[in-house]
This record gives sequence, C-alpha cells and structure tokens, in this order.
Amino acid sequence: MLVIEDNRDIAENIADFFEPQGHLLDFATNGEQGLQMALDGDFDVIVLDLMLPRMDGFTVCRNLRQAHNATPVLMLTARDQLDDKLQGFEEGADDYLVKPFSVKELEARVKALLKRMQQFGQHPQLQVADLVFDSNTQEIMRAGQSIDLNPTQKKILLYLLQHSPNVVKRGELENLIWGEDPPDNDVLRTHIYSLRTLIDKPFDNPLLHTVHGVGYRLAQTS
Amino acid sequence: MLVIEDNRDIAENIADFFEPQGHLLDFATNGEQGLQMALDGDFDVIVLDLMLPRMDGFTVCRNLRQAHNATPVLMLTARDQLDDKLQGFEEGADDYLVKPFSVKELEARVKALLKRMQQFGQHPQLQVADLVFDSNTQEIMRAGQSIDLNPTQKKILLYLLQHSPNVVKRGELENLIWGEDPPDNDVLRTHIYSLRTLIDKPFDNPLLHTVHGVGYRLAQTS
DNA sequence: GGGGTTTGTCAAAATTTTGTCTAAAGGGCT
DNA sequence: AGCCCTTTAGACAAAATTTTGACAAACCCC
Repeated sequence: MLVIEDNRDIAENIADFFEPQGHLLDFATNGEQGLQMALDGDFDVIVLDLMLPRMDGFTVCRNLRQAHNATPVLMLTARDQLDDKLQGFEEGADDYLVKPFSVKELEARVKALLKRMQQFGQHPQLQVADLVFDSNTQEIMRAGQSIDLNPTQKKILLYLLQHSPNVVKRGELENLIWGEDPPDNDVLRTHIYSLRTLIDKPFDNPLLHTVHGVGYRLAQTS
Repeated sequence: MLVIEDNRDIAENIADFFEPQGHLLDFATNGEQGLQMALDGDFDVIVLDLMLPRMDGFTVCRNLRQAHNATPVLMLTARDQLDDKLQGFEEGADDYLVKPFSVKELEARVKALLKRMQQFGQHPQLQVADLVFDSNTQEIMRAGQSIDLNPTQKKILLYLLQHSPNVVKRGELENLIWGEDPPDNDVLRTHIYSLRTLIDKPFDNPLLHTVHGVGYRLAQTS
C-alpha cells in the first residue's frame, strides 16, 4: 500500500492504524515522488491525496493510467469539492474519501477495493500463459526469455494483456496508438505482424489470435 | 440498474436523474421483492437501501452473494452508522453512500462501479439452452464445445439470441446486416443455412427454427 | 392434390480482409 | 550530417468471407 499524502498527521494516522494490522506501507510526500514510487513499486492499492506539492493527485493518477498501471487508486479530497471528485473518476480513480474521514472508513474502502480486485484475479503482473509482463522491470518475457519490444508493440501488447482473454477491437487499438485521427492506411496490421514475429513466431503455440472482422485477442487456445 | 428503496421520494429522484440519460431502471420497494428481482434479472448495478420492509439490505446482499451473483451493489445508509457501513462491506457490498446524498455523487459512484466491472469484462452472457455467446471473447459454445462463426453469422446469432424466444422477421435481419439497401436476391437464406450447419447440424435438437413467411426464431422446442 | 411460393442445400465465383515483407520516411542523438 | 531505431507506406499473396445462382424440398392455400 502506497500513501501519497503531504500532511504528516494524516499519514501518521494511517500508519498507526494499518501497520499494526500487518499491512506494509510506503509513503510519498509529493506528487512526483509518489508517481515515481507507484510506477517502480508494485502496490496492491494507492491512497492518493488531491492537493500535493509538485504534482497534483489528478495528474499523478492520469500518468499512472497512461503507463498502463492498473493499481486501484483511492483519492482523498477536501469536503467541499464534489466536482473534483467527479473529475477524479474521469482520471481513473477507483474510489474516493472526503476529508476528514475516519480511519475505519478508509479501511473499509481499501478492503472493498482489494476484494474487488482479488475477485477477478488481478495479478500484480500481467500474464497470459507463459507470456509475462513484469511491472517491476518493465520487461516482457516469454518462456523465461526476455523479449525486446518497441514502444508501439509494447502498448499493443499491454493493452491486449490487460483485456485478455477478451477480444479487443481494431478501433480500440487504433485509438490507443494514434488517439483521434488514425492513419488512412492500415498500419496497425504491420504492427500486429511485427509483434507476432516477436512473441509468437519463435514459439510453438501462438497466443495472439485474429478475430476476423473484429480485432485481436490474446489467449491460450488449447 | 435495479433500485431497491422504499422511500418514494428518493426513488423518484434517482429515476428523474438517470432515466433521461438512457439508463434503464427497475424498482423494488421491499427487500424480498428486490432480492427476487436481482436474482431473476440481469442488472449492471444494484442500488440498495439499508432499511427496508420485509428484509433489510444486509440480508438481501448476503443472499445475493450466496447465490453467486456478482452484480455490483451500492448501499445507501443513514448518516450516523459507520458500523453499518463496515458491515455492508463484510456482506459483499461494493460501495456505499451516506444519506442524504447528491444524485450527482450517486452517478459518479455508479459510473465508477461500472467502469471497474467493465475493466474486467463483466459483460452479459447470452444463452439459449446449451448455446452460449460470450460477448467478451466473442466465443460461441454449444454443449461445451467452441464453435467458430464468421462476422455475419455472429451478427445474426447475436440478434436472434437477444430476441429469443421471439420471432425475428427476415426484414429485421436484412436491415441488421446490410442497413438500408439489402441485396436483390435472397442471400440471407444462405447465411441462415451456414449458421445452421454450424450450430444445429452437429447436435441433436435444433434451436434455430423457421417461421414460414415471417422469419426465424431461436428457442428450445421440447 | 396441385400450382405457386417460400425455404433448404450446396458449390463456385467475387469480394473483402488479413498476412507478409521490403522499402522509404521520420526523429532523436552525437 | 550520419547513424540508429521506429514508424509508415505500399504491393502482393494468402485466407476468409460474402454473394451468386441453380435446383430440390417443403409449405400454403384453394
């Protein structure tokens, strides 16, 4: 659990409550540091204050999501900022709590988040069959050997991993890579091709499957 | 979205806000009725009041989970009952809101819940008899074995499933596939034929029936 | 039951989508 | 500028899908 909070009292309060319960806590006291730690470490949940030195909570959260980090985020906001809360959800927060709050309530919400994540088997590292994305080293490995991907390939693979075994529409991927205006010709095909030659070609059973007319999906089809 | 709430004002408030946005709402005014509806129907989210006639919210939630229903539940609780809220999470609620609340805040939390669900692809599964369509993976299975359909066949099957056991007019299907101007000759027939050979031929009892002069329907006719 | 219409069946042609691969274009760095 | 890596373009092959058309079977109504 990572707590990004510049107010020493609140941080201590949280520490006093959770640490005796056996939770491991890390603390950051400004946005930049927090983001860095969130990206480096592998936390089960992040408690994120909104008003922070150096980088505000929204920005931290947005950056986190852009880096394809799906760690659940619980935001702490001041009492009188409903609009901020709404924005919080847009940025990818999973829950929020209004200050001042009781630590027991924080506990309840953290529990709920963890339960929800666990229920769907949200492993800290993304994995399909023997294909693994190690969020610590940012490395992709298949069958134990490391594979080197360029940024686009990595983006695609990560997105497919996150949605596996579901089908991802071609349009989603295009939107992921190019945002609004995708190129007129079908470049995505080439990227999929190159990704395939790296992650599937050298191995026996392919994991990246085409769903004709729809898109692609990553799954073991045994 | 199912709203289980005995207070007429609150229910109306919710309805007024969500229905114009295109959400489909169902209402129950007591716990037993609510539980029944939750078990029968297929809701994307359930808003559950705590104090209810006939069966309280906790019990509803617990029963729901015991029946292995994973629909996200958002509880509504009175202001001064933190302990109750904690119990709510024990019983399997996914979030809660303290009364009185702003409808916008409810919206934000509902949205967050739905997003969380969606991230893990909690889409509905369409099914008629032993024929199942998983809209996440776009996989079609009958009697446990996977069946491979092309896009048109998928479209047709999906539409039939959605309308099962009702008859679907040929014109509807043509409109579904070709939009405005359908081909002059009767191609649909060929598609139905090919669909049949895949989903019915290999099995004992056919599910796709012709209604002469009208269209087709998907149903078990035992 | 018979005639006209609708539907089932099937194989081959036409079309679209996807895979493959090479070359060129772009971008950052020294 | 020159180099390296990444991204895009385009062309052709391969695969999959959709349409065509022709005939047989089933259906409906008088």
